[in-house]
Amino acid sequence: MKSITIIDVAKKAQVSVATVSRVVNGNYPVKDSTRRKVLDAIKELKYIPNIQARELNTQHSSIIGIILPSLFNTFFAEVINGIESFTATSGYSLLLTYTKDNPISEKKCMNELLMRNVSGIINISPNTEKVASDFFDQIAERIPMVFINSYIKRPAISYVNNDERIGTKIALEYLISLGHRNICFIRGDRSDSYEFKQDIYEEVMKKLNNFKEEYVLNIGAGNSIETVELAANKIMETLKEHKEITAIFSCNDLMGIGAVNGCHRLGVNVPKDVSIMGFDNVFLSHFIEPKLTTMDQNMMTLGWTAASLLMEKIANDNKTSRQVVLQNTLVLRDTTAPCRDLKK
Amino acid sequence: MKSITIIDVAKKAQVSVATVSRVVNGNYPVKDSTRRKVLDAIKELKYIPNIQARELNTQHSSIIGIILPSLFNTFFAEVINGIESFTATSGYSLLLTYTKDNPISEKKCMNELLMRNVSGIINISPNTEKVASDFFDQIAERIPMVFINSYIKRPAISYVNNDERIGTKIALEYLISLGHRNICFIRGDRSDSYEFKQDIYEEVMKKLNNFKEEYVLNIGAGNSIETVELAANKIMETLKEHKEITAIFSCNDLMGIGAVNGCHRLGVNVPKDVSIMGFDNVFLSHFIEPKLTTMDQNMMTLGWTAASLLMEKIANDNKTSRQVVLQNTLVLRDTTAPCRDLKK
DNA sequence: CTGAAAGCGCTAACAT
DNA sequence: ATGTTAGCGCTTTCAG
Repeated sequence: MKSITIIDVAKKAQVSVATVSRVVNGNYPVKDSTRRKVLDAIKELKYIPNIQARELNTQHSSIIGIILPSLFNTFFAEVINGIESFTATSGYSLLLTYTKDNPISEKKCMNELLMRNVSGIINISPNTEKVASDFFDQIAERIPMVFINSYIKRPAISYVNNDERIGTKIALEYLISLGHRNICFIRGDRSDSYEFKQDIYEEVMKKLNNFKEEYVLNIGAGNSIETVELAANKIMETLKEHKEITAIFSCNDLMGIGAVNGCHRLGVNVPKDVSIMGFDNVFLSHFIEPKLTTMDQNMMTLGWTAASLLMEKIANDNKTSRQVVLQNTLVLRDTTAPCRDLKK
Repeated sequence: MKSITIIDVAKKAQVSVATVSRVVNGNYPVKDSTRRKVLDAIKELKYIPNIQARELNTQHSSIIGIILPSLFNTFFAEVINGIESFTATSGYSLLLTYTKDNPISEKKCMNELLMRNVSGIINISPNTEKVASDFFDQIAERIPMVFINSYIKRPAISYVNNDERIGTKIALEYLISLGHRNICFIRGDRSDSYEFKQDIYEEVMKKLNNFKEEYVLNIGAGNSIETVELAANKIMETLKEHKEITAIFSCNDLMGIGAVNGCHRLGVNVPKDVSIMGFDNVFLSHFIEPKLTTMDQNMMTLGWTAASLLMEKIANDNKTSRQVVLQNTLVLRDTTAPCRDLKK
């Protein structure tokens, strides 16, 4: 099982290891005939360079670590796609770690990445408590980091955010413009983005003089395989008790889909009886029936921008940080309609 | 930016590097008071061990490489979840690479993993041509590999497969039992699993004396963000020309959902006019309306088993290979019904 | 253009 | 129980 090393190649080609290294990396002049000998030896021995050794030596890794809460919400897949679209040609590869929406696991992920000496870290939708603590602060000094959709600012970190606050406001105001007053709010645990959406929700509802604690529904896991079901159940429960509710704002599309299903099971018509607003515009929001009205987060751009900010940080030796804010756009589809009460 | 090494810790704690290594790894006895000194130094300096150096030394990495075609089909996310459920406690972490359904990129992924000295590789739904060639053969000798849902057998590789052939047969026979005769078949490019499903399809249809080339629909990208749309378009096109078609078999749920949408746009009622059968039982197949009838592949078990086979291989120094076959089960939901022609 | 050799950070004999 | 030291495979001065 002994693997082929640069020494084997050097012997076979009858040159020094330095020369082999040079032809492998193409960073120093090598005579053509020599190069050929080396290349032949490499091919014959099926030599594969050991990146760990190389990177140990150069003190630099070509991996970008990505931390994401889950793979079940394709939101993340779409963001990663954006990241990849930027890094594809850059020689970096992506090490994905995922936290399963669990803060302890998120810490483990960070450590894992640090030990592996990644060149930088992109954290998608980081955990609130952790950001609030200075957990990331120390790390950000050592290693370039960019956060996607995180709202507590740290000087050493770069950010790309959708302005989810404004997005939330627009969404809510749209519902209100349709005549809805009794709007409930579905969220999950712990992510920053839920907190900020909820702030806006409270603000808007209080202005309407209609904020009620019972309308804030926390389903726990917001990005898991069970999210849709959790949301459906919560909505059924809530709608039974609060028949006055005519609209639902969901913090992400998975919850929105759950809400749609919950209504269906209750025999409640969407959008005639109840309007439902999603958030994200995940690709599957077109596919469900009725198609989900939602806020587009443009995940591709989000990912692409994050990657570009990270590259910038890496290039600057982690000296500078920047913040980019993207705007959400409302995507009107089939789950929202004028409030039923208007007809009375 | 110089990072803290084991030497710094040793100096600070006034012990040798070996002692530091011992307390970090906990593999040799260390006096309590010494351990404390070292631990203090580690904490104070914020020392993080360099895994690359460790693994270079031990000639063993704690990474399992995973190759998957895409993240857009949550099939893969669900399989990874299964893998993770096995490895969570084992100290291995997962390096995900994805091929975007592209054979060249798949080769790059393999190489990337090899250079990183991963302990083993799990390849989900590998590329046909590559498997048919002996590309993987040589690699499998050097490094433990397990394939999920691949059908060309190589002695050095372990396999977990759903018996998609039998699954396909059952699905098709179910459609036939509903009276369907004009059944079309949607597939994507290149994955083994499409080939084998198509073989069965041809066999079954020929037995019915009703095999027609035009009923085999290849939409290209089978796991991409566009898959649903591609399938929808293809179905619209096909149904316009072949009004006699009363049932559609789709190689995965994404295509099945696309087929449902295509029918809707055409004003074709599912399942009254046309029955649609999915494959996989991806979690979102419950959420669409009408809910998709499909073949469950039990992705969790698939992933879990793959991980266990890989661990077995690693433990055996890659000497033994095994094959595990899982059975699919038919999940009856709302997209299939008796053939409309029966009523005539 | 090429070779010799130091050293990246760590582990594991081998000594003591 | 602890220290000394030889590498792991590679890159990169420094000489030639």
